[in-house]
Amino acid sequence: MRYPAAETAQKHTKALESASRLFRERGFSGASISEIMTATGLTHGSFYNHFDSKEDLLAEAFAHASDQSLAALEDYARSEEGKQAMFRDYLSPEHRDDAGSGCIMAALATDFQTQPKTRAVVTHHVRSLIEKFGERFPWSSRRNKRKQAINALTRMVGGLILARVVIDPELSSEILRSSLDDL
Amino acid sequence: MRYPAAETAQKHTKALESASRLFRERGFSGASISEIMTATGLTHGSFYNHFDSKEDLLAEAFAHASDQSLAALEDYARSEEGKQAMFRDYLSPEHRDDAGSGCIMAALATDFQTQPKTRAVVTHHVRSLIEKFGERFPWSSRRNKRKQAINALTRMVGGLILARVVIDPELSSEILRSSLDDL
DNA sequence: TGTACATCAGTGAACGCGCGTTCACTGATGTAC
DNA sequence: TGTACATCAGTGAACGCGCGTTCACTGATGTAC
Repeated sequence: MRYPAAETAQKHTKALESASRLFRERGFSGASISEIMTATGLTHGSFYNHFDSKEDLLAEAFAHASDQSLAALEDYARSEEGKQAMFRDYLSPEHRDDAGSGCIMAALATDFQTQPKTRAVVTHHVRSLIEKFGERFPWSSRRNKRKQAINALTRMVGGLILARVVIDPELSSEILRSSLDDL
Repeated sequence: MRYPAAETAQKHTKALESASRLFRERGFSGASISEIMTATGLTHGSFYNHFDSKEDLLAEAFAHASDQSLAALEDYARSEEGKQAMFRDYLSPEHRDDAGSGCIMAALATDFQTQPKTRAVVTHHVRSLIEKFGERFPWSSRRNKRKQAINALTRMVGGLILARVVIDPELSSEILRSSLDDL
């Protein structure tokens, strides 16, 4: 049966949030459409009323998570302290252990390689992150701030990914601490 | 029919090489057992004469690639020049565009998350890499060489992964150059 | 050294399952008049 | 404002496909004597 337009929009958003959480937790192929729709409170049959394909869902869920993470950057003060706080949160054991609500880049990086539609959205997100980093936070040299922003980003992502892949808790913590120390 | 033991061992190694190449190119779930065995010159039916499961193959293929990449480190001179050459090769456009024969960590990082057996092998590899980096190459401070080795590793992996995920060639090159500049 | 037989890698058909996707149907919503 | 009807989100069964895995069979290899 037909539903009020406002309810439908809410369900759509909820589907995006279930999807981006489950994709981050289990990877793109590890989370099925059925699981995602069940987590949304619906059955799998209504999926195609909201999205054209699973790949389209990935692109849209990424864009949604991207908006949220750029908005979250606003919570950090425009100062050296704010920048350090962001690094500490990103390279924290809590973030490492909670991929489902964490950075979608670090969680799905290698899944994007074969998804052209999503890579375009990811590219836009990376570009926005670099610009926002460069503008928002103080860097040691004005001329090099873009380069420093890029390098901070690659080190955060690389550090988190390596800390997650390593199964030994001590080595994992060492990687987090080490990455953080040098930022 | 039965085959000479030496031939069987060769086929086993060839299967590991097909697997690690195809996994790196298309991801763990993107490369099927049939494809891998066909690339090895066999049919899918003989797979289980060599491996217990697809997950076991991943762990064994990773270990094989790990040995190769640690051996490849020996080709770089024990000097600042050798270290820089390694960084340049790793963060080169050629490496970015040829995942199939490149770093298996960067290509499969997020696929490992849900594979406990493989994560153990990956952990051992990361530990070896850190140790080898620290010992083999000169670092600015003797006390901090382990930390510097870890940070070099995370930046290489993070830089390569981000350069690969971004679809715009200019931004991708900028990420590679930027990562390299600061190492 | 020769013979008899157990071993086992490889083949290709088959199995069972879960996945992404489609579809006929339902019935409240939204719209045209 | 009331009525008639088109719209469309949701349901659950069904489809088709490819996947990982199993299996009966083959026949040269390796081994026991």
